[in-house]
Amino acid sequence: MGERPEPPATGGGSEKYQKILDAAVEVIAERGYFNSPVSAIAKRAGVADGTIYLYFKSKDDVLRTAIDSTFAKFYAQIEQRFETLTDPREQLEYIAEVHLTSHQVNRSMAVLMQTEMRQSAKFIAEFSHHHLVKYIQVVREVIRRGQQQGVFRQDVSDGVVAHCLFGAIDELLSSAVFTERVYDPRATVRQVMDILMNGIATSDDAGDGEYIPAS
Amino acid sequence: MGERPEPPATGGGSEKYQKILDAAVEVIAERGYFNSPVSAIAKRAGVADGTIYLYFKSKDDVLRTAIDSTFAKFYAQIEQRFETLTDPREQLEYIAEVHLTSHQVNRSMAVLMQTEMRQSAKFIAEFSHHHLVKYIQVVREVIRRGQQQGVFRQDVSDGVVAHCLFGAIDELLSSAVFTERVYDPRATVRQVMDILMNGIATSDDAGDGEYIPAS
Amino acid sequence: MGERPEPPATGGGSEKYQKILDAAVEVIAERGYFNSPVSAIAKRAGVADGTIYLYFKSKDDVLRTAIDSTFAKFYAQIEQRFETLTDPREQLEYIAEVHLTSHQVNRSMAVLMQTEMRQSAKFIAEFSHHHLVKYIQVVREVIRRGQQQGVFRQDVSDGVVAHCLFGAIDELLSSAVFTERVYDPRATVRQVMDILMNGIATSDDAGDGEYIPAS
Amino acid sequence: MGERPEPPATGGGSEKYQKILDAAVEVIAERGYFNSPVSAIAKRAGVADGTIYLYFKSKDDVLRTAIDSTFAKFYAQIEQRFETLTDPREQLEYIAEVHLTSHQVNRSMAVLMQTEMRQSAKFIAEFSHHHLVKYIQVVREVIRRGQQQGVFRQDVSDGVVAHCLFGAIDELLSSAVFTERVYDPRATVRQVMDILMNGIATSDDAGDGEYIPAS
DNA sequence: CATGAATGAGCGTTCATTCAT
DNA sequence: GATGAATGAACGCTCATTCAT
Repeated sequence: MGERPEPPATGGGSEKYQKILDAAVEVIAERGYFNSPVSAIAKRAGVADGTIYLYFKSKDDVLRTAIDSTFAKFYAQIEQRFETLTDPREQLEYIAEVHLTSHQVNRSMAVLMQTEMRQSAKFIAEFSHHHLVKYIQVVREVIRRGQQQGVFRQDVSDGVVAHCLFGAIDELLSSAVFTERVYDPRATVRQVMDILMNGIATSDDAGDGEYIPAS
Repeated sequence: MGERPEPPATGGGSEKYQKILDAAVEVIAERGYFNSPVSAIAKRAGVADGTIYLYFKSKDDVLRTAIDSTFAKFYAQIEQRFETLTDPREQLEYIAEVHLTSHQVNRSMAVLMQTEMRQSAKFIAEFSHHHLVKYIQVVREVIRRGQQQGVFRQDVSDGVVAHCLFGAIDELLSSAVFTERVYDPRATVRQVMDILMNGIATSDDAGDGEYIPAS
Repeated sequence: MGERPEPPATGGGSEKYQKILDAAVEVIAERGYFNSPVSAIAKRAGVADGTIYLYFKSKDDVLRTAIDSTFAKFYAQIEQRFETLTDPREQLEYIAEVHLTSHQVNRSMAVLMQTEMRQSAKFIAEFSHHHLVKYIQVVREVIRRGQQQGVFRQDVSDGVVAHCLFGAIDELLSSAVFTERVYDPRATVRQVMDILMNGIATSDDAGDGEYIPAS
Repeated sequence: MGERPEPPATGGGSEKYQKILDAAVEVIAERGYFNSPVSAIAKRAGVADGTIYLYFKSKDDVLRTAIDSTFAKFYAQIEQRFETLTDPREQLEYIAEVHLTSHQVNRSMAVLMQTEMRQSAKFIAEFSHHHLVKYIQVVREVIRRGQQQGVFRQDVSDGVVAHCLFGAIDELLSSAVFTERVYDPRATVRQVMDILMNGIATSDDAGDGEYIPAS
């Protein structure tokens, strides 16, 4: 008791395990974690309520596992691509694109990320936070490398930039997910990168006219 | 039936009404809406369970009211300041500052905004969404005015910029709220504005070297 | 504590006392005792919730008092009429008429008699029963007198006859109260009395053909 | 949502389903519907509170089901007997007997019929009324057939007669149920039928002396 | 006398979890 | 392994009653 039940692993990746995860993501995305009885998840997955407890420790565990595995895939994808894609600007763009495109792969999962992952301060502190921290760290490293290579300004904090990029993309994703509006993620990423790289100030008044925020 | 109970309003702005709201925000920020029994809110507020229903229609109503009034105050503050602050860049900066500083006024409320307001797709669709939409609209108008005045580039979408600014600030707020790290919000806003205005690309390679995202 | 609060009796029959009783009867008739909050009764009566407890010991006490007083009036009316109306058949008819006409005097009270007075076996045993018993006793006495006078058959139980008459009238009242159908109570009483007096069997086959229920 | 839960029906007529129904009837008969917490019914049935909701949609549903099934059995019994019992007088007698004897089969159910079925005008209008209407209809048809056959007088309303019979029997049942007195239902029915058929007026004064109710 | 804000016990119902089959 | 009937703690909410004003 207390241990994650070792997925029965019926020599084949255990299809039920995955069915339950998928069903949980779908149902929770639709109705919210606390309005999704385990029985509803079981029904969607086509298994008995009790079966879920053969594969997961608790209802909570299902949600955590779903989120964990999504992040794992995300980082694996990034990592692999970075083996051949080394330009910092292109790396940022790649991350942004994967992030923003994610809901086209699995809209339910995207919804879930925008909602249930933020369940409560406690949940975030104990669980979600480290996923986001890792995201930020990855971006920061890219930024820092860009700064070292001289392609990014060195007078801005890599942390602030990382948060800005993540926040911007995540907000656009959120907007896309909760709105009817369909738009082109590729083009959007390009715009975001343009803004991030070049800013929105007109360079007409360049030289002395640069905007300098009030102190 | 179905109406908000007329707060008993014992002449004086009803101290209990506010006590309950504050307690609810605190408790919900700590434990999440669904893990916060009405009894816990009542206890924190120093009233009996039933008393909450003299002032609010339901548990849900308490949360909604808290969020509504926070947004109302936010917009009122912006609106008032805009009467004398008309420069688009300064307006953006002001919004960012108020947004980012909000947790110093009421950290619990900031936590709640980062969590409960995004709880469940349904809740967002029915309730939270219009608050965020209004925020974006306000920012978009500022951007558009800046574009007309020629201080902002006209080849970027005002919507995308608005989402980027909101997302960036909100993410920084989120990070501040869920981290021990204390930092200077003023300085952070200045950095964000700098990035938004000028971008992070080094201008050394200006002329031809501008970053152009892959098509 | 435990004593019926002596109605304040502001030297005038205390209008509020009566207002509360009337309001209670109305509200309870509409929604049922257990679905009628004291607050609803108070509102209808135009008094504060707490005021009810100045005149009555409890919510229950209001209902009991209303029923008690209705029965008291009923018996007083009967008793008075009997001073001059002495023919047993006419006495029965008078009782039936008052009973059946009661809902035209106060429909709410009639509804309440048909519903709340039967609340539960416990309520009936402890409270309602003796009212009904008295009704039956009054009728039985009339029957017995009629038997002594030779106008009623002596080979039928006065108790059974009394219950039959009460039951028949009460059921007709119930039907009248819960149905749209409007009908003439006077004519109905006449029919019931005709049936009770003469039966419904045709006398054609009189002599030997009388219906004799199977043993 | 809103549907009666499919009783788990563990092959065998579902003993728990019946246990719950019986317990509910017992408890509600003793204390009244609104004074019978679901927990009390569950306890009496020997199941957990939640189990009741595996078999019934709500507390209300338990009561309705109990009443419905009692009426269904009643009508089925009548219908079957009428296949071979065709004499109108005997049919009336049969109905009366089944009705009056019902409490010997299940006293609690009889109590419940005398109390809860008449609880609150709203409940009656929406639910109970049609059961009683059907009863009256059945009796009316018998009366009408008797009138056609010439065994019942044709100058009395079949509706009034039906209500009288039902009311009389029901009141006798009520009296039997709420009184210690034990009596012979068979004999009582015979008396009621005698009264209904022949009336209680003495025929001595037949010819001119017939009671004619005042106009 | 009258008020009505406040109380808190008690209710109907849900649902995560267990376990006999 | 898989089932799903059963559990019972926990929750949101109501309302009879009290009492300070």
